[in-house]
Amino acid sequence: MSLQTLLNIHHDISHIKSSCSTCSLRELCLPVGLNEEEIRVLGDIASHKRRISRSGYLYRAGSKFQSLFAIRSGFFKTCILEQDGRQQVTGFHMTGELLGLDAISTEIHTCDAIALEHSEVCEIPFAKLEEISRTIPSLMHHFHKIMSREIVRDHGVMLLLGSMKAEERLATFLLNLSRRFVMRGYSEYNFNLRMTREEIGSYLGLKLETVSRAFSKLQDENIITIDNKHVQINDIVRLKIKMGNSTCIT
Amino acid sequence: MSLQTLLNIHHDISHIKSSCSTCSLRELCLPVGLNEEEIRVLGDIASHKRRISRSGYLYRAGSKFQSLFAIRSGFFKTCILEQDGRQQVTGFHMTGELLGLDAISTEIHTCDAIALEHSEVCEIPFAKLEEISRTIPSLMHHFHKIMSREIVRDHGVMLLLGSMKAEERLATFLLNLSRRFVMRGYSEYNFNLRMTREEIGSYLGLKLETVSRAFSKLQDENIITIDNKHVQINDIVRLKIKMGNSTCIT
DNA sequence: TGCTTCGATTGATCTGAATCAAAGCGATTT
DNA sequence: AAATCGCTTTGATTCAGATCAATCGAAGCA
Repeated sequence: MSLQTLLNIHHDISHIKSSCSTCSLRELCLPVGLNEEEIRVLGDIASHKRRISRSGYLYRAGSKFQSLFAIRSGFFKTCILEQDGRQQVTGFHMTGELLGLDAISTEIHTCDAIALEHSEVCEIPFAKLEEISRTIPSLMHHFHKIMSREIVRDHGVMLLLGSMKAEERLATFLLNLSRRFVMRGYSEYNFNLRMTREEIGSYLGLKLETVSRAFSKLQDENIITIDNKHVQINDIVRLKIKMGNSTCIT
Repeated sequence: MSLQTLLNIHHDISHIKSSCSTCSLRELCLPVGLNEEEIRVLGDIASHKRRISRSGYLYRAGSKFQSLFAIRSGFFKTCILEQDGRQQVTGFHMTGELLGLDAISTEIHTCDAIALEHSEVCEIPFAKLEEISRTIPSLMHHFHKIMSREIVRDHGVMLLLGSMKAEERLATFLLNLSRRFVMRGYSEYNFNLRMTREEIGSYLGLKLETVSRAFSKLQDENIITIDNKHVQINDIVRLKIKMGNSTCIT
């Protein structure tokens, strides 16, 4: 697949929403189709909030699955530690998304969840969720939908990576992030990267040097621009999406 | 990760069960924890059977999601057709597994499901399943568990592939298949590959020549042996799993 | 202010997989 | 039996990405 083609596929990312810094439970739930009653009930059991500072663990691999977490603000990575000590990033999770799904079938967390910046989550005890779902069955149904959607979203991206080159992988990754930012109400093509080149590389199956080179190349080709060079893990990435033959803006 | 390490991880594949050629609904459901009543109810709505011959479509990408399919016998691949016409394999599915999950969040199938050999499936209309779940809520709950388990299983494998070399990818793939065969009651380390080198390569992000070379190398290293050479897509693969320093048998 | 640290960038070299090309085997057809 | 077809294997060459290595910029600290 040519990079051009790749970019064209995603040209539908074109509607801007206002910016928001923290995400209410309502904002998390409405797009999924929960009704007012369901949101109210959910609010009751999900009242407990936790703050995690940068590099802090939300949960660890091997620990018992007890809660799902709705990210109110911040950014997380999930990763597994391999036998040889290397850390493999399995996903990135942003404000407004659900965390903890890795354990849904095993009852045991299969990966670590680590904050990439100061973050705040809303804890949803799974036992309570199941309990309440006995009286409101649709609630669990909605949750399963959210869950499978998030799992499938990632899965789909990963599958396609197999046949791609470094530059295409990075572009796919950025477009995926972009789409998720837009969905959460952030501005269209400008966003901050909270993770390092190494973490991106781990996720995409590339080395950090290769990621860096791919970034440079995408800049040379005017596909992205990066402000604040060298501001570590805080680059502002501005995607210039090209449509057809013309170049459509930042 | 060294290949040796890789193989060690999976040394727990060590219990043999008897062989079975078709899988009853009961066999499919029991391991998941469904009780007799639930199985009976499920049997009522899942009575319709379909036979698909080699290369036949079970469903197509873009079609509306209506049913889940329990594979009673046979072997399927799921794949997506990219813009440029190339076919990307997204998964393999064997007797006793559930098919159709790709559409669970979108209501539209995202990939084609194609039989790799003459196969038989049991159709489970999703609408009926939802209807019945209203009176037996645990049923849908069980199903969601099966679904997330199957999705996560694949997802986990794919994520790890990123950092692996060709030989390791193939070994991981074979071990994954092996484990699934064992779970379904087939003998331990001997099984038939129903897919071509090209399909394996597509799934693993490798070219068919590379897959072929990796097979040869694994043979040279006595890690596998292949009988009936050149019997197309019908190789008998015998895995010799090595544990610790000693070599533990076929 | 200078020193250290962490991450990013860039260059040079090496290597594993893609690519191009040619046989090979088994099954099926004629 | 000969010819064809589909899939696999193997060899030679090329190239993308890994690896090794040096430098740099920004932030934090003594």
